[in-house]
Amino acid sequence: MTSVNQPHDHHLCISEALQEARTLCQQKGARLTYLREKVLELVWQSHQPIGAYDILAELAKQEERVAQPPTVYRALDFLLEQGLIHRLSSLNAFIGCPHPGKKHNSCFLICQNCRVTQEIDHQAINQSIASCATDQGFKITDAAIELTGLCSICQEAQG
Amino acid sequence: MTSVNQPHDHHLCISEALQEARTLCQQKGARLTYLREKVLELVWQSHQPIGAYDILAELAKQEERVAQPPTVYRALDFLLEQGLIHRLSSLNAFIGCPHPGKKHNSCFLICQNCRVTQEIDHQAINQSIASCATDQGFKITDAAIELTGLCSICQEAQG
DNA sequence: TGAAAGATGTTATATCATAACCGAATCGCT
DNA sequence: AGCGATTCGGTTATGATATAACATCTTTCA
Ligand SMILES: [Zn+2]
Ligand SMILES: [Zn+2]
Ligand SMILES: [Zn+2]
Ligand SMILES: [Zn+2]
Repeated sequence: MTSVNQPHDHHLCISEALQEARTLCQQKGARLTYLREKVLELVWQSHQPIGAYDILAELAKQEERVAQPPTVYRALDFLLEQGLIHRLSSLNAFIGCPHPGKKHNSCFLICQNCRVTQEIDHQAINQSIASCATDQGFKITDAAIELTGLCSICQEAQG
Repeated sequence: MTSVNQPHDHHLCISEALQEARTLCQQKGARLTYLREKVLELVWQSHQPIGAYDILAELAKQEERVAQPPTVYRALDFLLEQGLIHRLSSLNAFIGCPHPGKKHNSCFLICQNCRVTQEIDHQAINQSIASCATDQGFKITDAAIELTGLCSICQEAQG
């Protein structure tokens, strides 16, 4: 199991993510239009979260027609609804989900140096969160767990 | 131990928070100016997170001189540095810390109905987060754990 | 083919946050 | 008390993120 902050063939990540998105959308009868797929591809450009306006800027470079913010936000909303991407509220940015279609809980490890962000579905965290909610009689509908720090590679590099 | 979403004498919460802030700032040689204390008091107006511009609006009502955004943000930055308040990135809002000065980890339970937000320092969560980080060789410097849902009272009310 | 629904274009604006510069208040020292 | 250094707050302008509202185009499907 190679991690997102290790060197790897990232084109494979992109093509797999896009293929999986096509399959999932077809199954659900959701319309993965050209624009939505393009935005998804841009989100997957790296394992670093990307902001809506950065996507907008990339679109401006790559497409003839210059898009406006609502265009990008609508595509992002669609991708969020389909579970193809996640939003990181601590960064106001978006990142591709590595296992869409599978029910999961997310915990994000965000490197403050290289910005590479890893999504983890960690059972102990899930259980402790659930027991915390139970303790308080709280019914969770959404959990944002975003851990910022230094990834293993950046720790080595920085001593 | 009465919870923040139970009826209680909230003036006591406010006065205790302000008193504790004065004590802590004095100990640390930090200057809790009139404005900073006023902003802290406004943050403590309720157990619901408050946005910077809502604070600004309250200041405009209560003070002669109308403040500008940087004034509020500077006060908030000070209060954050002193650990007197927390910022909830999923809401772009701020809430008073119920136990400043004590080292702790925070997990926030945010009711999406009444917006009352409870800060918890939950050992099982802390441990699972720590073990997740260890597993990944990740060194955490900051954790944002924000759980949104329905508090016990709002669950009852809504059936 | 044509009505309905859905997607995108377009304009404007709301909301959240900070840069940069300046004068006023406070502090530390003599 | 006097004075230089530092911190605080005022002010203006702008940057960054996100959405409302309405028009137009495209797809669906009866
Ligand atoms: Zn990759
Ligand atoms: Zn890193
Ligand atoms: Zn209270
Ligand atoms: Zn509630």
